[in-house]
Amino acid sequence: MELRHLRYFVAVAEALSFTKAAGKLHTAQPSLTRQIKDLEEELGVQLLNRTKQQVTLTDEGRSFLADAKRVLALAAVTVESVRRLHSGEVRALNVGYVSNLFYELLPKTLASFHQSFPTVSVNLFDLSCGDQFRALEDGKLDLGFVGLHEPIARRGLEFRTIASYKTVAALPKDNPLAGKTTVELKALAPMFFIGMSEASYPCYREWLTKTCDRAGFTPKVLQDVDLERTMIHAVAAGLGVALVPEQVKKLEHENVVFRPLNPTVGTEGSVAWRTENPSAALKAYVEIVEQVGRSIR
Amino acid sequence: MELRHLRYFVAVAEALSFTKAAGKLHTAQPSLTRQIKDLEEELGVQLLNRTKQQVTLTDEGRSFLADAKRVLALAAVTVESVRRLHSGEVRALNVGYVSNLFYELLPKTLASFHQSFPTVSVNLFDLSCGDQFRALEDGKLDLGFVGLHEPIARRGLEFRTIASYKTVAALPKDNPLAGKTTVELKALAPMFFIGMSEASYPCYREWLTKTCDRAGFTPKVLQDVDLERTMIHAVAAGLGVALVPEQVKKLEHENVVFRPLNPTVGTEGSVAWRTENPSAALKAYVEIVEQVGRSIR
DNA sequence: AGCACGTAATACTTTTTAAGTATGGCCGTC
DNA sequence: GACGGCCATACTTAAAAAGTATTACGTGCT
Repeated sequence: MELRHLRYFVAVAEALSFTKAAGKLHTAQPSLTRQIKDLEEELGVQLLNRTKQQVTLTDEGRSFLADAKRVLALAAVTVESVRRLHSGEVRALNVGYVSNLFYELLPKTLASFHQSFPTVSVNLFDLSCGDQFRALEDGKLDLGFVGLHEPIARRGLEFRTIASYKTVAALPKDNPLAGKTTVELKALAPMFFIGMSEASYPCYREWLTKTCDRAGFTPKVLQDVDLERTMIHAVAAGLGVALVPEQVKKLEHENVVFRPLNPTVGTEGSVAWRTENPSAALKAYVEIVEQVGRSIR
Repeated sequence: MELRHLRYFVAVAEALSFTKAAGKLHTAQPSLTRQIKDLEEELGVQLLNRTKQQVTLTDEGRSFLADAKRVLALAAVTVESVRRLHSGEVRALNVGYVSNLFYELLPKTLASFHQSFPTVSVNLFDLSCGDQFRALEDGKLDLGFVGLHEPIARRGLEFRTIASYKTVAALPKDNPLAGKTTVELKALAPMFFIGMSEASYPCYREWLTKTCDRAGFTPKVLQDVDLERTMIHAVAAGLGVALVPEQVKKLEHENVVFRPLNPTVGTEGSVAWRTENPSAALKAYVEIVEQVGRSIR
């Protein structure tokens, strides 16, 4: 299957006529007949009902039409985007962040950056840690604000720790430990944990294991989830407990309580960027972030 | 540009070698050289740095690689999906709903449906009204729970009203009207409104205009937004006021208060499906929904 | 009923394009 | 300095898409 097949099919499906579509595509009608027959054969699915008089979409064709348009649109965006990137067009700074983290650091540094570089526009993307790493490696992101539980080496990426957060325990309201003001880490040993999936938060599991290890037990992880919010919901449902940076408290939930840990455990907030990224704006922004980070600490 | 170009480029970019990629693709190396040169020429962008010794990605190439993979993946999903649809594989019932609406109706009807059709699995999709209409027309959705402010005729879709909600005013906490228990619709005349975009909630603007018209004024709409949540945020920021179904109250916000209107204004909750949809499960589900809807009213 | 017209399919030819083959030049290594 | 690996080029072959002419089938009009 080639994009040509999709282009042809979309034209025919929208015109509901081979002849009209051929006119629009500036090609001959038999070519369309042939290409679309090829497409249907390759898919093993009939997309069009042809009577001698008119063409209609099958159910499959209707669904395929929507999908084909999406593929073509994505392909067009892809081409457009690489051309824009090449032409060096105003080259905005693309910054990713983990929502529910970096509440103060992000607006502060952005304001400061905007003062120094009023012409460089900043695009913000709300992404998970893992998505940010991938986007950085792909060059889709210039800088990522990631919540790192463990310093990890990632090929071609540079890191700078800019903040340190206390880790707190998220407990179901009816958990016996919810009554205390502080939770002994050891006391969590018999409970089930909710973890973060490796795809969305690399090394979370590793960090969790290591942290509990220091308290003298191995955590029993019941389930890995992709979002902090899902985590809180899982805790609320009584599935288990979770260790999260204190910022996550803002995701209030009536059935979840947050309690400081004893001993205290830290979580590092970092920025990451691709080592080879030549952008001057990036370099300047990183400096601002380091500076503001120091002033907060 | 054809998918072939993308396949070839991805292979070369991942192997960082024309020869190795040619091996993997079971084709000759000069073909790759030629096709990728064609691709670069069409894009007007150099994707690869070739020295005699090694191939590396340019910045543009790195970005294009990620995008190309996405296009290929989407194309693969598209093919897979139309094949599955054709093979009639267990044909689940795809149901869309507007989050923050239909809190009770959805679980009740699903439970009842599951009892009657234990073998038919139901896929739920959280979509805006507008997205649901499009998905229904594309055959991606069998049934949509849409919040209709105005009965609209939509080509090929059938509707059934199943619930009626009171409309309330969302006001910034510091708005003078926030102190009253009920808000006169007329009293909103001098204020700015936050509206819903036509793309996400068709006919919202029309309904708003008509509603205010009946109260004797024309609403000044400051901004259209895509999500209820954005709407609440805009209200919280003091940008204006909004008229929303009472269900939206659940999206609590510390700077927003909800007040009943005088005179009361209704909002209809409806289900919609494609008239020609032959699914027996759909037909049964619609009946259940109508029945449960009646019992609630 | 019969004829003109429009539509899609088929048969066949031409053109375009991709694949394949052979080879040359460059660079690093031994 | 000879060898091997790698990419580019030139050229040939094969495939496939486009184009042309025609047929077959309906519909609508007279």
